[in-house]
Amino acid sequence: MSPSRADLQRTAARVFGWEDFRPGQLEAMEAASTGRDVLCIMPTGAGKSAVYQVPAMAMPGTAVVISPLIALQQDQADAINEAVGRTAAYVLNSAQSQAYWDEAWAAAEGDGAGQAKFLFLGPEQVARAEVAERLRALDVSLVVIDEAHCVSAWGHDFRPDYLQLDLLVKALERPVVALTATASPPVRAEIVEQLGMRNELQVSLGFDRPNLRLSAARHENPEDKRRAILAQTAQLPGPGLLYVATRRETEEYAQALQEKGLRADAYHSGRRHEDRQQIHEQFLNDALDVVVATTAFGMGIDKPNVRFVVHADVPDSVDSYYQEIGRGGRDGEPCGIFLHYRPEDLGLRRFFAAKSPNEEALSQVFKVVKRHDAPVSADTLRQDLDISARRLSGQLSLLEQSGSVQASGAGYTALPVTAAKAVQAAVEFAEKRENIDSSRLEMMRQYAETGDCRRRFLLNYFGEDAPDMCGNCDNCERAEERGEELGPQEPAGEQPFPLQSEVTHAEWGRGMVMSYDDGTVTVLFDSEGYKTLSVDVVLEKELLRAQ
DNA sequence: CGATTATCTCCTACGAGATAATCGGTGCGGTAGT
Repeated sequence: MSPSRADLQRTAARVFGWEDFRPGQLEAMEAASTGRDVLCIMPTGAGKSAVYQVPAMAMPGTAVVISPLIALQQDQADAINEAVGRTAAYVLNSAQSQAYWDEAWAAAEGDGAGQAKFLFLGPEQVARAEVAERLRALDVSLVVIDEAHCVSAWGHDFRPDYLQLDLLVKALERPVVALTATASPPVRAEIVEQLGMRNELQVSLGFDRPNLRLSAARHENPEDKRRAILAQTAQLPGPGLLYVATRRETEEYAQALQEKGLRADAYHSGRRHEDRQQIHEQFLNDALDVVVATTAFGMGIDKPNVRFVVHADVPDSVDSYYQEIGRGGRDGEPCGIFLHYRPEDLGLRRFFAAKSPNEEALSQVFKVVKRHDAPVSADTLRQDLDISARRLSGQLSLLEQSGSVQASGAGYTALPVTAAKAVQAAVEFAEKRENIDSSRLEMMRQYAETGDCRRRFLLNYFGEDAPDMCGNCDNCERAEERGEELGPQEPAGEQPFPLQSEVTHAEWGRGMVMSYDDGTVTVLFDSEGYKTLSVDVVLEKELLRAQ
C-alpha cells in the first residue's frame, strides 16, 4: 500500500516537524509515493529535499540518493539522522571504512525499526559492479537524483558516470525523483532521457526572482574591466559573491579587495580542504564581505542575505549563470546582479568546451567489447584495457549514445558495425554535442549584449512567457529614462510563431520558439541547439513551418 | 580562443619588441608516501 496524502502529511509533521507545504511539494511527494517518476525544479530553500525525504520515510524500504558532492551528502544525512533520532541515513564513498560499509549494508538489508531509510552515493559508486549488485538486491523505495542538472552539465566529460545512472534506474525499477534548482527545457529533456524517466510529473515553481536586479556592462580592454569590477565590488554593500573564470583571478581579486580594506577571500578547488570549509563558514556567518570564487563555490550554499553577485567573466551557459546568480537574495530582499563582459572572454569557455574524443581509445574500447559474445561488465573491460575507470566510462557512454554499443544491467554489447564506423559515429556525435554547447554559449553572449529586458530574456530561456518589461534591470531603467512606457509591451516587431510553439526547419528539423529580440527569433532545435534568425528572412524565405 | 610567461633577436650592450610555448574549471577515487 502506498502512503496517502494524509500519511505523507503525518510523516512530515511527526519526523521532520513540517506542517506547511509549498505549492507542488505535496503533489510531487504523492506522485513519487504512488510509483510515478517526478522531475522537480525548485529554488534552493524551497523544500526540495522534503519531496523525497517525506515519501521515503513513509514508504517501506530504503531510498537510494545520488548526489554529486560528498559534503552535500553528509549535510543531508546529518539533518535526516537528527530529525529521525537514529542513524537512518548512510553516506557511502571511498573515504569510509569497510566496517562502516558493512554496517550500512546490514542496516539497509534488514527491516524494521533499525532499517536504513537512505543511502547516499555518488554516481561513481553506483558504477561499481559490486555496489550495483548489492543495491539491486535491496528493497528500494525511491531512486533520488539530487542536483539532477549535473547529469547534463557534468555527464558528458567531467563525471561520465552520471550517464550510466539509467542502468541503476532500469535495474531497480522504482520511481525516480530528480531534483534541481535550474533546468532550461533542453536540460529538462536531457535529464528525463538520460535517466530513462517515464511519464514523469514535472513540478516547477517558476524561475522569476523579481528581487534580483539584473545588469550587464561591456568592456573593451582587460584593464578597464578589472578596474571597474574592483571599484564596484568594493563599494557594494555585502555580503556578496564575485565569480571569476580562473583560480589565479580569485587570488588576484581577493588580494586587491583586501588591500582596499574588505574582508575578502579566494575560493577554488585547488585550495586546501580546511581552507575551503573555513571560507564557507565565514561567509555564512557574515565574517566575510566578499568571496571571490570559481565555479567551485556554490552548490549546497544556502545563505539568505547575499546582497550582490558580480561576474567578472561570462559562464559557459545561461543555465550556469542563472544557477550562480540564484545564490543571491534568497531572503527576498534586493540583490544586485552584475555581469562584466568582453567578447574575448568567450574564448576561454570555447576552450573548455572543445574536447575532441580520443579516436584511438574509442576504437580499442569498441573492439574489446565486440570480442565478447555476451554482455561484458565495465570492470572486466577495465582489466582487458588497462585504462582508468573514468576514461572508460566516458568512452562507453559516447559509444552507447552514438548507437554502436548497447548497455544493460548485465553489461555492454557491441552492435554489428565495424570499429571504424563506431568511431566515426562517436566522433560525429561528439561534434554535434559541441555545436549544441557552443550555441548555449552564444545565448550567453546574447544575454550580455541584449538591449531588451534581461528578466524577459532569462524567463524566455527557461521556457516561461514574460510579456511585460520588468522595470528592474538596466535595460528597462534606460528605457524608462528615455520616457518609454513600461508595462505590457507592444511586441517589438512581428512574432509569427507563438513562444514555446513547435516549428520545423528544412535542414535543422524540429525546434521550439524560445524568444523574440530586436527583429530576430531564437529557436531551440533538438539536434542543433539554439539558432537566432532574422524574422524578416524567416518570413520571406519561409524557413520555419508551424507544427 | 586569448592572456601570460618564456625565449629569442638585435649585435657594442642594454632592454625593447617579436615570437614561441604554456596554461586555463567543476569531484570523484585511488595511489604513493608519511
